[in-house]
Amino acid sequence: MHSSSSARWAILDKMALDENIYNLRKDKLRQIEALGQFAYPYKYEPTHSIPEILTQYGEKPAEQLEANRVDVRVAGRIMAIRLMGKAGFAHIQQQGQRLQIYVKKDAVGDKGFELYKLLDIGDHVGVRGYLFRTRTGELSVHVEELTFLAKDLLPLPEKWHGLTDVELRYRQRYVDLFVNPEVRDVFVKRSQIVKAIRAFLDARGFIEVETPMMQPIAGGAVAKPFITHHNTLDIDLYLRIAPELYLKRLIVGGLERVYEINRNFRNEGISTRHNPEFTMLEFYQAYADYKDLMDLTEEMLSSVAREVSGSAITKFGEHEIDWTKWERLSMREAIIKFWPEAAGAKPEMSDFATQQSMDALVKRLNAHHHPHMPYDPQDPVGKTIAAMFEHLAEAHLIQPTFIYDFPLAVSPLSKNKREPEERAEWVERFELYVAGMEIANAFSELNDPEEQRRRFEQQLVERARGDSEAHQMDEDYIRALSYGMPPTGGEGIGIDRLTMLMTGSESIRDVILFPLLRPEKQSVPEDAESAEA
RNA sequence: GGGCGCGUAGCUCAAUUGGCAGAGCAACUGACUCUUAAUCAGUAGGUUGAAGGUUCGAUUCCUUCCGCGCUCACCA
Repeated sequence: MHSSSSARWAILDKMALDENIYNLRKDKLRQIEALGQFAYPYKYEPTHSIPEILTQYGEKPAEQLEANRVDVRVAGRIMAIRLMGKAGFAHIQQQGQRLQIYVKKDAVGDKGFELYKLLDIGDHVGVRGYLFRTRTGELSVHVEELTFLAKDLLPLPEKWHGLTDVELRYRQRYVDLFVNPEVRDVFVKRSQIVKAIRAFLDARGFIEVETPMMQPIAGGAVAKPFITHHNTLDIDLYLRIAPELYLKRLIVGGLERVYEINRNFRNEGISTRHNPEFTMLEFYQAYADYKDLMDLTEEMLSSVAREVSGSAITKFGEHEIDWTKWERLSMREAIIKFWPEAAGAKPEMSDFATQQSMDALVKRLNAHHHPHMPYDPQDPVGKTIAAMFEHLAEAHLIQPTFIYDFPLAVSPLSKNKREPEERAEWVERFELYVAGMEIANAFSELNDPEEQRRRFEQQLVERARGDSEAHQMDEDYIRALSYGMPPTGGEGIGIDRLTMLMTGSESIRDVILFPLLRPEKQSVPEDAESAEA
């Protein structure tokens, strides 16, 4: 325990570090070297992985293994170890799966057994030997040669309860991943989901592209951006809140089917459903409208669910989500459907038409229904309708449900409805809700550059009114539209939330490997600090 | 940001009305050549998140702060 090492401990101080254990294990490592092993060897050549051994020999009866001896070399991390005098058992783990090894002094020799006695839970080893079944029938490796591969200098979580401290799990995901197999499973599944989506879109002629993460104007969504700075150009840039406007520029450029799966950054709250950086799929298809996208979405998500879960039904909390049963409701229909009885007669479609009728509707609702929906009479009618929908309906939308036809006031990038009587106030847009969560947002893309300019100008008015999230003017985007964009449908799907639904994870932090946390305090003792200052 | 809850050994948790801070696992020493939560014997491990207050006495009660979780708001 030299004082010079104290800085090294500082950051690990609170995080399950026992300096004594660390030093004891370093000493064991020296003893292992003294036995002729490398402390940090360069490679090991296994003949099988543990999962391979389990699938190939997991069912083989003991007699067969005896009759045709199977020699293997296999490596893994020790997850359990039992020593009994001159023999012992251990379980080694690879890819979340465990295999038992049997180490007998007679079989591995004095030095081999000395090494075995110096091993700790968490160490990496390679073993050469043959497969057999123990008296209880467990497939095991009868070890003839033990090779040390790497030492775990830090103690692992207690073996019954494992790593349960939620903060530690997120901070030390590297431990979480090998200690909790179900955590590993979630991230393997996440990878399969993304892979399945790519395969689905690739098969339909989409090409995958990458567009700027750092943008001079944070557009394509309504959200607060992160700001960063480029030194040489001496300009502020925004981390993108959406790739939308760039992807549509590509549609103008003739890349008729494009998609991007990548990170968005929004400088907003953190919750079980929100991480400041999150992954979105956005895809755009020329010559398609929003109805086409609903069909495509149904097809895509039901096939992804089937591929990844082996079933179109996934469990999420209390709910069973059936990815083959889709509902479609207009936003106004949803408000009517979930209108609370206490608030009197259900609204008529005409109630959504004017400022006065909406005002009356909100007052009737808030007079009888708690909690009150937030309401600013100065807001455009459309904004109030959208707020009412979220207030009344969102939480009820458990099975996959498309909510379509949004107010123009909350949709600066969507195309007006084609029906003449609704053109002025409504747009062709839908959102997909599952388990009360919004997981997709799509529309027939507005491709009239002059209408787009008017929409941006309206957003600037909202901005002046104090809505800091209202969309900024993007002249280059209008210029791009002015070159002519074909009719196009575009959609964004939240990959993190989709993964939550398909893996039964009720927090977004359980599907993001390293969710944003407050930085760890570096707890250096105060007197040590002042002594060195 | 608001509300609720939690913080005790490396880990998971106890501690009676406010009365000597404990257990299991992990660690260390010893025994044990088919164990699997191995077993048996022994040893060590603590500024009870921090500071202050009440009290003869605080892990326990009060205040403030710090950290974390849940939840509401904002949002996808």
